[in-house]
Parts: sequence; C-alpha cells; structure tokens
Amino acid sequence: MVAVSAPYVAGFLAFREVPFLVEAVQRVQQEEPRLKPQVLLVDGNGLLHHRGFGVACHLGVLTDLPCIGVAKNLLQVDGLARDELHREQIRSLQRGGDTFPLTGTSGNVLGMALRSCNSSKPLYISVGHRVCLETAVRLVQSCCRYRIPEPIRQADIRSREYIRKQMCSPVKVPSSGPERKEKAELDD
DNA sequence: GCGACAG
DNA sequence: ATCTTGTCGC
Repeated sequence: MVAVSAPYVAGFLAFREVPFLVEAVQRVQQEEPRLKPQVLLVDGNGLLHHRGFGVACHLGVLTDLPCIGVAKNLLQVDGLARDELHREQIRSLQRGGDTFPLTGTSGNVLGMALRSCNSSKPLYISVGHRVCLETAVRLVQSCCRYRIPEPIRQADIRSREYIRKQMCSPVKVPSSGPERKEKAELDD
C-alpha cells in the first residue's frame, strides 16, 4: 500500500503517480530478480500529451525500459478532439486490430486509436520510450483478451481486490493517517 | 460563465 | 477516477 498525496491534474499525471510506479518496478527487481520486464504497459499516455511527455515517457526514462502508453480516453491535445470527425473515424474501425492515426494540427502522429477485440470504444496508444508506435500497437493488440490489455486489467483487478480486503479485514493497532491505493500498470 | 478534463 | 441506473449479450 502506498500513500498518494499529490492531486490529480490533467496533464500532470506523472507527477502524482510515477514515483510509485518506479518503486513497483524496483521492487520487482529486488524481490523477484529472475523476472526481467522487457516492456511496460502504462495506464496513461506517452507522446500523446500536452508537452509530448506523458507518464509513459517519464516511467520509461526513469527505469530505462521500453514503455507504451495505453489510454482509455483521448487526451485532446494539438487539435485532436472528440468531434464528429473523430466519432466517424471510430465508426470506421470494423474489426479488432483496426487502427487510425492520431495526427495533430502540427502534422505529427502522436499516437494510434486501436480497436481491441470487439469493443467499439478504442484504446489510445502512444510511444512512451524505446519502442516504435507500430510495435506498440501490435504488442497491445496481442495481449487484449478484453478491451483493456491483460497486464493492465489484471493490475487493476488485483489492486482493487487488495484494497477491498484491506478495508474489510480486522483493524490494525497503531495506525497512522489515511492511505490511498497503489495503482496499476506492468510488464511481461 | 463555459468548456475541458490521461487517471 | 467514482457513482448510478438500465440494457444487452452470452
């Protein structure tokens, strides 16, 4: 369990969560050294970001591991919007694996919208660190049993269950201030 | 005042 | 993110 104090501010997610994500990666290396993460899937964006450096970039640099941003909602930046054109592009995604590029007004391709499995709502994939967008999309698609890629989904499910047990189990004795949950992401 | 708003 | 009501598909 970790204690998060920094508030969530759109565009500054990394400043709230990246310290705990780095901690989690280091804990894996120390407590389970035989596990060697080759890539991290992050619940958030990479280059698809106001300043082109979202939490997936932060975590990648700090851990020196390949990193992929996987967002469940479009971060409206560089002219990208959830307008009618965007909704039309989403409708054009017919099958799992279908994609369309997220090209900003600047002309840069900031990421890809990906239809994973049978979900009509796409994922927004972007480069975090040491991986190209095409590889990122293929890798995410390859580990989607449901809409959310399984590593992130399992991290989410298990962290929530941990929190639930934490609250329903007998109270501790010399407790301190209120804590918050540790969140998801992770490897393979 | 109104729209935007990763998690 | 969280909460709530209702619907749809397996």
